[in-house]
Amino acid sequence: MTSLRIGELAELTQTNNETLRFYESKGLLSAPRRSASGYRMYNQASVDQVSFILRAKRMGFSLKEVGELLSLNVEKADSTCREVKSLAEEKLEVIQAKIEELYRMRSALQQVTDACCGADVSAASCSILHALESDLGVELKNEPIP
Amino acid sequence: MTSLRIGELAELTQTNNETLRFYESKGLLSAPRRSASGYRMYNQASVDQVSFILRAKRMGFSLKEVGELLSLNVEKADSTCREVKSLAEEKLEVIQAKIEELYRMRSALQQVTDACCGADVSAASCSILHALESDLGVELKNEPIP
DNA sequence: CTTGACCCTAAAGTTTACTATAGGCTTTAA
DNA sequence: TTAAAGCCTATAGTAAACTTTAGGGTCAAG
Repeated sequence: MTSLRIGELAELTQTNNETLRFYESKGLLSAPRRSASGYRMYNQASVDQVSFILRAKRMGFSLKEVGELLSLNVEKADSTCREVKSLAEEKLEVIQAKIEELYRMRSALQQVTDACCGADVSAASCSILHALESDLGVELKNEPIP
Repeated sequence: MTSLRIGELAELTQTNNETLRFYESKGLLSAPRRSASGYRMYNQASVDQVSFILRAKRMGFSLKEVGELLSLNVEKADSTCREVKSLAEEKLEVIQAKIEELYRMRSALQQVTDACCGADVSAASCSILHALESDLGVELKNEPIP
């Protein structure tokens, strides 16, 4: 049972038929073989490819960027290892930068929730809000601007 | 010189006038005071607020989510510490999940670029491409979070 | 006092990433 | 054999997040 119809692939990957056809139309998902009656017949590689697309998307890569990641594959005949590696490393740097920025956000937010009483009282003097003022650089005072 | 016109704020924050007015219209950026002639006059707090919006956006938060983060601020008079803390913790979980998924992507990509020769030869048999073709998806799924 | 760089609003247009609709074949189970 | 469920293409519609356009005021320099 190496063959999946579109609905089965959609369920496996938690998307839907329309999105899969859309990805195919955008060149992100390679066109699978067709059954005699024209049905798309997918395989394990398709599952992996869709998983990759969805994961990259959750990471904040646009479909265009996902396409670039995938193009490492498609254009291999015309590319050198050096070019491929350099593109991969470029994406690695983007990922690294995202991680670091998320770290900064996390530790600021964490510090702040740790300090919050969390009680069922007015937040007017909540430590989270005080901390956001200073640590996160968010304007918090509801004063009219001078 | 605590006052900035829209163009100056745009340059400082690396956006543009239209985007700033758009954020204001969406309630993300508080409406600043106006000059006698109707010009928007911003201050340092505006700079911080725009920076926060852009940072959160780079992290993959939608403008709606950014609005929720900012609402920790605006509605403090109406909220309890419990509510504020719970919203902050919810956002922390989202951030944590993003970090973990980025980790998985990074180590898969890293592993693969490490194995690539990077030489100036055809990529037809490049280890990166082989990895993408066959088992990158599986590796990513099964990898423990560092 | 006019010219050019800025600013204003309102509204329409664009891009990205889907999502839905219409109309029509295919497969499977009763 | 027929009815539901699933698939097909093509095209239109939607939501988010801007971006552009149109038509007009403002202000400092020359």
